[in-house]
Amino acid sequence: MVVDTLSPDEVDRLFQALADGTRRDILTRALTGEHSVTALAARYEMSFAAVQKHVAVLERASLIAKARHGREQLVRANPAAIERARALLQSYEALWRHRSATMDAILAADRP
Amino acid sequence: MVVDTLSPDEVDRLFQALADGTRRDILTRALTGEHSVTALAARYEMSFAAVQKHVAVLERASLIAKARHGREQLVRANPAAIERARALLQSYEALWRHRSATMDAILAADRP
DNA sequence: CGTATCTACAACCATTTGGTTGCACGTTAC
DNA sequence: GTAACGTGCAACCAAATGGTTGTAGATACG
Repeated sequence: MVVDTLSPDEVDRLFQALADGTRRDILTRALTGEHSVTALAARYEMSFAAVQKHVAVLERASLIAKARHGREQLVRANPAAIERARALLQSYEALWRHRSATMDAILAADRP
Repeated sequence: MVVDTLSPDEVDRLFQALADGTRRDILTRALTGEHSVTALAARYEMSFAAVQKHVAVLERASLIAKARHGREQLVRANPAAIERARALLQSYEALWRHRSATMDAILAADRP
């Protein structure tokens, strides 16, 4: 509920990570189960390194986390980050409904 | 109904547009009132052309719309686009909850 | 042991992004 | 009519992005 203090950079990384179809697809798979990086990479036409970079972007945005399991790195989603993004958008809508300036979780995030 | 037909490209543009602090700031201003492009540009350090480009990015993402009013172009927010993005994130969370429910069911089935 | 597998990362390349300046054009004001 | 204003757009530039190949370090397997 509380849109806790997300720095503008964190918000940037969140939405930036979501602005790519391959990354959204990886996120979907991570939401429904755990997969190793190679298992994920096998699903796409691009190279393993490319998928690895996408996973890194999602990780920097805190949308996923990796857990070592032997020689594999298991990717699992972090629904809390998605919830933060959703709450942020919801606060934009609230801003619209109120149309008066005192409701600013986002402003707090954008103006430190 | 909720996750209506948004093409991947449209989703890309949506999140891409949101992945910049200046654009989010412009969006909040547009949500709370109408402003001309020059009025918006006056708020930021960057050049008018730079702000104009940000406005164009928001417009391509359907997050705002412009309406000519004499020689000015008035910028107003389109909350429906924000709602689409929010619903999209919510569907991701639903995916997660479904997975959790499935795992609960499996665990319950495993219990003797 | 040696070998195959999984991951990480560097170097490189093409395209996009976010910024600049300058110019053109329609509209308003004097 | 001329001057000022608001906008759109092109050309340019540095940095970031999304992809590639290649190399190297751990870890599992036969």
